[in-house]
Amino acid sequence: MSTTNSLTVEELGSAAQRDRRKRILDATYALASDGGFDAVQMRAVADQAEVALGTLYRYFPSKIHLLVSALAREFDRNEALIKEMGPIPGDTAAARVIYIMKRTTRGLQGDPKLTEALTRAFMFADSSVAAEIHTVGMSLTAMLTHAMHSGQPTQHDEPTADDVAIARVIGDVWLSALMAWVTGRSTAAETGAHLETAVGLLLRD
Amino acid sequence: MSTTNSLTVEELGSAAQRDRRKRILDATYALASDGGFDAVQMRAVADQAEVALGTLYRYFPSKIHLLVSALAREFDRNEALIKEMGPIPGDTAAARVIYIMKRTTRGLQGDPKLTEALTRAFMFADSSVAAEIHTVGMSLTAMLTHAMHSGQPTQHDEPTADDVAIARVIGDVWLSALMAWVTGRSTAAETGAHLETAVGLLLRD
DNA sequence: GGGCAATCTAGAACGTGTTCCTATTGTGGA
DNA sequence: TCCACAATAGGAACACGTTCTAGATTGCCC
Repeated sequence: MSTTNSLTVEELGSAAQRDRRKRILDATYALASDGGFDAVQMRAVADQAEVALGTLYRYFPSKIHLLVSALAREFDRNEALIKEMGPIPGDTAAARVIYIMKRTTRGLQGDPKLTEALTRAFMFADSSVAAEIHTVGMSLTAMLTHAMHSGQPTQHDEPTADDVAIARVIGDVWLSALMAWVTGRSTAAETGAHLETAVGLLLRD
Repeated sequence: MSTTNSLTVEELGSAAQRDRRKRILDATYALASDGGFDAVQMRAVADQAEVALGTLYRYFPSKIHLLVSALAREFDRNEALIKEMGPIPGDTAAARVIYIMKRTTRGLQGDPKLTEALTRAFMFADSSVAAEIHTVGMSLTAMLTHAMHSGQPTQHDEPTADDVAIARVIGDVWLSALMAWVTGRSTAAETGAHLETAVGLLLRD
């Protein structure tokens, strides 16, 4: 069922193809990191990845798919980093969640242009990007519920429905805050404070 | 200080100019309502408003400014409607907030294409649209704090910092939910449920 | 090794947002 | 009234996302 979705790693048979995909995402990163959303121009990505424009469109059917896929890869990596980090510091769920959010946010704020590009793409995505968006959403929710339970006796349990609901709300706030920061409507400090407030309101144990 | 912002009503001297501005926003509405974001094409807006393309760009420096300004006008009207409605039904702050949100959401969902156009523009906006975005954000926050206090003895008071923080979080969730609905990633029912959950978590009095 | 289907390259072409230019129209002050 | 001058009309031109076409290359099966 090859739909209008981006080609995932699994769907790519040959090593050459996986390498092409990697080169494309790497080029996307480099351009986004340099000049943000506007600098990620499809011709420029194709050039830098040493791939024809048509090939780029075969792998990622639009600029938005491309950027959201790049975001998904970033989230995957972040998730792996956190998992191998062991138990998350913090005595309460709120403290652990804030720790993780700040850590992730700081990482993003260290590369503002890249973050601007990825966030705007995520926000602008329409239903054709649903699959990629869903991937990112799941990563984020998983990261948050993991933080809530990390080091707790019940850690092995599945998160409850309530946990997931809270995680989703926090995710929403985080995205909005990121958005406000990316568009210059709030400072990094305000973003952090707003997040902390929200988590405090939601996770008072 | 004529910057790169949209021309507001106040900045427009003559009646003819105010009328042009109105015609432009009306055309934007009509096109958005018919075909959504993609149908709001600058040449089409200019044609329908009986205005030259250059004039359109003099009034609104980009498609995003145009759509966000349309959204701001819609919020203004909504705010006026709610104010003349008198006290908001509901015994608790949570109930009143949910009432208002559902009412507003229902209004938006009644015109999906228009909502899609306005929401996507809002989400895609960059820092050059900060002024217009800020207007919308203030409207939304004001509406929510108004709902929290409506009919209460302390109604005349300014909202507390906590109120504003909560209102902002609810606003964030609302935007995310709207976004998910607009992009076909969730149904109207899910949107409503998610909102209710969030409000319930935030306003347990 | 030869043939065939899929993939890739190179680049032209198209649509829409945005900019720019020139002629025309409207407007406020001498 | 007439003159500067800003605002508008009309439309060409440009940029970038996206699509399409024609030929070269690759990979696989016999």
